[in-house]
Amino acid sequence: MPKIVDEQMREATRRKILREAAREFARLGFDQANINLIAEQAGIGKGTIYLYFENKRELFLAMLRTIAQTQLGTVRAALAEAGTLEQRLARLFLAFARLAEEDSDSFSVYMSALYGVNRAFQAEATRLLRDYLAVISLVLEQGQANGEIQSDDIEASSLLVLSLTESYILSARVLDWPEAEITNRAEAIAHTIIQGLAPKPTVT
Amino acid sequence: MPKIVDEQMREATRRKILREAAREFARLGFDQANINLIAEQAGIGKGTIYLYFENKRELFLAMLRTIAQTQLGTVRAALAEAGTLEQRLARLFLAFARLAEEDSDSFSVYMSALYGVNRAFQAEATRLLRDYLAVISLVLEQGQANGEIQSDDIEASSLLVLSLTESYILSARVLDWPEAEITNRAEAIAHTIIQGLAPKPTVT
Amino acid sequence: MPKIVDEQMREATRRKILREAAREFARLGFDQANINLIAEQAGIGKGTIYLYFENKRELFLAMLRTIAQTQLGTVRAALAEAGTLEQRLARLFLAFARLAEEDSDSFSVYMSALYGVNRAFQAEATRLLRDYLAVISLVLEQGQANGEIQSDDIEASSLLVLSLTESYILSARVLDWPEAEITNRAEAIAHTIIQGLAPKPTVT
Amino acid sequence: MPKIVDEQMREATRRKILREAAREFARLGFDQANINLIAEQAGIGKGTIYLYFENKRELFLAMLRTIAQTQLGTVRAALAEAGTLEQRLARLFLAFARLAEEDSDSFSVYMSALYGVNRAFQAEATRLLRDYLAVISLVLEQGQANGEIQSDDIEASSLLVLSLTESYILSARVLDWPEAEITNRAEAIAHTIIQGLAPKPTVT
DNA sequence: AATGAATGAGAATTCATTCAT
DNA sequence: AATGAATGAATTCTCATTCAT
Repeated sequence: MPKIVDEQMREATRRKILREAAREFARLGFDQANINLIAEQAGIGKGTIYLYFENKRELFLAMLRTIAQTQLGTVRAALAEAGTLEQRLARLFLAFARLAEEDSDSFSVYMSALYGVNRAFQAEATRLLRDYLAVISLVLEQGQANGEIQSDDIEASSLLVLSLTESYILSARVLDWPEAEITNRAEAIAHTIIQGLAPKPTVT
Repeated sequence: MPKIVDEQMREATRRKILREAAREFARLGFDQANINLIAEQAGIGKGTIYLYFENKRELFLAMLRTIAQTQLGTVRAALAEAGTLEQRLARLFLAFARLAEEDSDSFSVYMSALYGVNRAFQAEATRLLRDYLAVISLVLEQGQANGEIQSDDIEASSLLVLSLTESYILSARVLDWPEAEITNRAEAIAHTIIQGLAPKPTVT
Repeated sequence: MPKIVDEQMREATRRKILREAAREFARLGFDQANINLIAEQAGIGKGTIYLYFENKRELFLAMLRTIAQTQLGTVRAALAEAGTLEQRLARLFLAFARLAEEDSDSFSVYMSALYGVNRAFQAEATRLLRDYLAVISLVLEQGQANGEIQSDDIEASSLLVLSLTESYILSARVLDWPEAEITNRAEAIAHTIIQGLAPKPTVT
Repeated sequence: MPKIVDEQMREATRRKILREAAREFARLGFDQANINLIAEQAGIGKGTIYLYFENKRELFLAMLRTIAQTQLGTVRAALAEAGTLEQRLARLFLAFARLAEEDSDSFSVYMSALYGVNRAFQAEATRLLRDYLAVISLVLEQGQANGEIQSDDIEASSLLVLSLTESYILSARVLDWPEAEITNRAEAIAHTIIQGLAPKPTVT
């Protein structure tokens, strides 16, 4: 069974490279990041990296894709649990806050790709954005079916939810607000959204 | 008084450099942008740029500061006009949308600085963020005084407003939504915010 | 006797490598040729090539030697048949023309080794040159014995014959002359040589 | 007049680079030659070379062109002087011998380009070959007009002359024949050619 | 003050070769 | 014997910055 062991080794190395790449790219950005250093920190020769990724650009894209998968999984899990719409939106907020905190390398590398100037990177990052919107749309639709909110444009509302959630956390971090301060706002933010999207009172 | 003429010339050249720098940095990002090209497009010699800015980094920072001043002026003007809080927030949204559209170079260079990995650039960009928050806070305080909203943490609410506004526009643009679609949402967004921050009904 | 079978296999593999090497070296030259590609096209593993040849350089030299043997065989055969000296020199010319056409990979790899800058390769290629000269010298000596030509320096005359023959074909090919045009000159060239080396008329 | 001085300086530097390039390329061939080393030996910074030549390949081609001009000039001069056809062909031979001896770097770099595998280089080198043929054709035509030779295909005869001359010298050098031995053959070779191309005796 | 020629640090990538399996 | 994953030396070219004019 050397095949399976080899395959596992290969996968482990690949993951190690991606992890170190995320760290390096988060620290310095795409252009300043040094492939040699990534290889070194991954404990492999600098030529070896090219056995796993065609070039620097492809490494970056592969890393973006990996990050996207992980983050989308986390967000999906957060929204999967039952509860009122407000509770679920609060969990969404907390999920993002946790991502930003615990996997801040990935988070910042993602944001810089999304809002940076490199079109190829932006396109890849936008894919995750769309996935987020799809997931949130589903939740909002359920909320609408339950009469919790009322929206004539679910996609626009989803973008409202996502923008607010993501950007709030991001900005708060940039402003150096303490982590607790951020997570404490989860319920208030969720409440604001629900209020904002509240169904119009029906006349009897 | 040739002194004044010289001074004016110098200022004109400086501005020209900054304008071309914004274009180039927006197009390629800090690292890929080429100083020689900026000089060429500004109609000056390669070496001359260093008589105006210490180095590439300082040029970028000076450009960020210039952009910040311009944008803050626009936003201030939008919020200065009278009207209900909802109207003013809608105008804020539209002001950002216009900035993103009409001065997209500056806008994108700013966003990539804010969400990018370079700490020095982020710090500079954060300054504008704080200025925005201060301006919005003022407006919200007035709204609170008028009973239009009710917030126990004006700064947090300001961040909510700013995050939502800025990120909504940014994301919509990344998603390639048509400009009209974006500006059309101004009132709905403003309305949502007002609803979300609505004062609790007082029991009589 | 599995020994013999093994030996045959080994020899077959060796020959396959040499054939693919000639193709690759002819296509790209020594430096640009890729050992991995040669191995791949020979249907063996990258490492295997080093069980047959010490390194890239030795592979190239071995290939040169193989080519030399083949080409010398062809030329010898062409000169072996009976006929007047003029007929034999015309056959020599045609033999070279055929080599250049039918085994152009080998021919071009050889010429670039001979006229290239790598001393080790040039030395190896020169060996074939000397062998050619020896063969031609023999033929000229016979021609002299028969009174067909008259030369006070057979070696120099051999070089004259070889230079003219080889270089004429090579240059004509570089100039993109059609193959037929080249072979058509065989007799004229042979005739010119014979005339040029004609014995001085003896006074009676 | 700093313009003229600058222009002279620039031209001098350019020539120095080309000279060192010829040396380096002759020593190691195109691929093994090191741009940094060429710059160093030319006494300039390694970036400077790129102010004069776009890249390594263009440097090589420029060098080939320079060599071609020089060599063609030498050959033209050799053939320009009056004399019998035989004398002129002997001078042609000697001119090539001198080029091969005194400017052996250029000579070998040229030969390896002509017979090497790089099509771009070969095309450039072939141009010189054609120029040589044109010059020799002119001379042969004059010889024919004078009744010194008789050829039904001047171009083919020119190639015969050139191939023999060039290749004889080249091969003799590869075979390590002493220089004197080579130059001594000039008249014999010229004589052989004239004999070989001798007009058919007319019957009276 | 303005210029642009010259510089050289720096980094991605290739590929011959090794060696554990 | 055969393999191919891993290695790292080696090299071209770019571009921010300097400085003599």
